[in-house]
Amino acid sequence: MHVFLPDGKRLEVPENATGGDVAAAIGPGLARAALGVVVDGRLSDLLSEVHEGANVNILTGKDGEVIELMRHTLAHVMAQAVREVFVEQGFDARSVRPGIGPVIENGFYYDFELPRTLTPTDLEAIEARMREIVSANLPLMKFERTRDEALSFYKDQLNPYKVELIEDLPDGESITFYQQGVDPDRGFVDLCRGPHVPLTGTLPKHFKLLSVAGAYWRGDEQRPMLQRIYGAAFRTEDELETYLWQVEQAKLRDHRKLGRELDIFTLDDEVGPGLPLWLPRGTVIIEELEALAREIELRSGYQRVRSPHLSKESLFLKSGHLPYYADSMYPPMELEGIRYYVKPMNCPFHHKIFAARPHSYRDLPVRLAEYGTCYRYEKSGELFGLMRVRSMQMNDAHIYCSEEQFEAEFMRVIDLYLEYFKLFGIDDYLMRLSTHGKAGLGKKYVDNEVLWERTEAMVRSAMDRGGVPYVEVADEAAFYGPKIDVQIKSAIGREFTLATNQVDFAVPERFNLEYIDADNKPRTPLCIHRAPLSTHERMIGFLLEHFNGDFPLWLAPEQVRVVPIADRHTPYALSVRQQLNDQGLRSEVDMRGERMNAKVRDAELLKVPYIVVVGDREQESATVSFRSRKEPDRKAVPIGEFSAHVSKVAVERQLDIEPIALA
RNA sequence: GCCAAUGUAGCUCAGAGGUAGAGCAAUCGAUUCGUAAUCGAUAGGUCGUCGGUUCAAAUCCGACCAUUGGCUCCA
Repeated sequence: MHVFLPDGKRLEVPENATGGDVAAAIGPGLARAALGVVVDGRLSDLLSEVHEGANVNILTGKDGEVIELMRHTLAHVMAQAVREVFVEQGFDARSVRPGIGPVIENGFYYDFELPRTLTPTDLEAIEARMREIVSANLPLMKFERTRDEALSFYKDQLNPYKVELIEDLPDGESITFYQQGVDPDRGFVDLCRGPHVPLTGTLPKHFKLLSVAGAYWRGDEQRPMLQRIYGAAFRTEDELETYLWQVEQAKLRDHRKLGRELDIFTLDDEVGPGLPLWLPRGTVIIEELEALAREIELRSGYQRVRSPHLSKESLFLKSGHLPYYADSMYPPMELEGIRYYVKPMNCPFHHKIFAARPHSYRDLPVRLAEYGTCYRYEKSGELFGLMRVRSMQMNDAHIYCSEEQFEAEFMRVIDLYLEYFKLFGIDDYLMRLSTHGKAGLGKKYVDNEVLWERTEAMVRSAMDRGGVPYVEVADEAAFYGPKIDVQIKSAIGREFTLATNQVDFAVPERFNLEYIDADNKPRTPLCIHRAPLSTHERMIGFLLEHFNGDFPLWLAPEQVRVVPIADRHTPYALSVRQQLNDQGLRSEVDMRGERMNAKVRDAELLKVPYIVVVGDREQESATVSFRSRKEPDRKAVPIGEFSAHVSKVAVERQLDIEPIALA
């Protein structure tokens, strides 16, 4: 048979040739350097056969893709090391039961059922053993087994996980194994579809086991919890060091750390988990966000409403929340025989507000906005600083519209997201369209397939026409309709949903919402739930990390810090502050008996955007000297000019400070 | 919720059966200083909570609470 090389050359190779055979046919030097192969654009390994007429590209250590193979093989090496370490401690080899061990973004992991829990010291021992296995330069072999052979192999090993994996393989799929080491009793054999490097000696030394964590078998909390070991691996020392450094740097941006250092929020044991307290500086930020949203919504035809924090059980039964969301709601309180729930969402109230007055088609769309605080009983392990809390202020609104208006309204909401994102300089995000899954109809989702299909088509069409890029994920919709989420990553790499925009074609009907159409017939409106600024908790958590605490002027809790050089300058400093306050700016004077240097430093640590220094010279000339992120040392700027400039930057919500032009 | 680790002063951390420590922050005093830490003094803690072991527990054991890292879920 023959294959084609990247230069188009045709190469004759024996029947059933592997990637390794192809490399050998090209030349002995390449055969020695080869680590993997790309066959018809797909990553494969030297142990796997290539097919007749394949386009083959041999990979060596110079090719970036080989790290995939290396990470995968390292996962197997780790499994071998874990088994050897446990056997050495007197455990039966069969008590170490590997689950799955895939490649991930910066390395790999492997899940195991083990006879005891792992400790950090175990990681050191396992890593040391891994290095020995790498040094031993064990060859890897690939072989195929029948389903029965494969099953009996793992039944002998007492490994139910691999048995389950094999049972789930579709008929006709070949069942392949990789073995490292010639003697399977001393090496390691694993069910695996590959690909792998040919020798453990080709693996880089630049790996590090990072952590142990519990992980449910197949991610299902009903199933056993295995122990997962995470490792990072790179081709070069530099890459590994850079990665570990980035992890450290990311920790410095963590909103929980910044929130404490900048006096933004606090969590108190006696108040309760996931119930943040907003300190004065944090409250400023929330209120600036609210002011922004109010302003924009006023321009966009929204009306503000208000609703209570709790209601009778019947409201949530009607909305459908209780059957679907009871687990994440605070339990009811009973008064005079009636059960009340604290609200997990504002929508039922807004539906009731819509229903409180008759509506004509001429009124639509009706847009009701409220930054209502909701309470959800998130599972304890899921709480995370401000990003995942139990009390949250939703940047909420519900838009009631006709089907004809839907697409335009939906796009207006998407445009709103984009307007906000531009204002905050957010450009690293992913829009995700979540659609229903057929299997969930009647359980996870409202049972009306026709409506689902129709609404999903409307959303797709709105997104396509607006030219907004998005990815589609099946089976992740809300129970009442499809949704668009905006996904972002926190500083430490955790993913969160920021904005959300959900279509609701089901609940308005349950609430008998209607408007009188032009033909004098009642019709049910569609409802769009939207939260472009997410919850204010999460938004601020995100913004803290996004700006690393260096907020744009309009959001900065304190905009100008005035530093008098000596006590005799305090009255002038106070008068400067007064002039700034009169312009609507947030300013404080540092009157401590500290040296100016210390005051400047403390203001820098609090990331105050403008630090004004006043002494004799400023006092005599009614000027200020200051520093900002863009201007390290500006001298003698007339006070009026300074305050006018700063308030302009704040009022216009400029993302960056712009230096004051020289007069 | 599950698995694991952690919990000492406002913050960052040391102490590992025998009278609770440091730096920063705070308070007081001195200093009045020109762009990232002035000097000195003082005060501050039932060592997460409750129980157990012990002559003696921050330290050992147990339960609970909280936080952190994951799993799962979501704004």
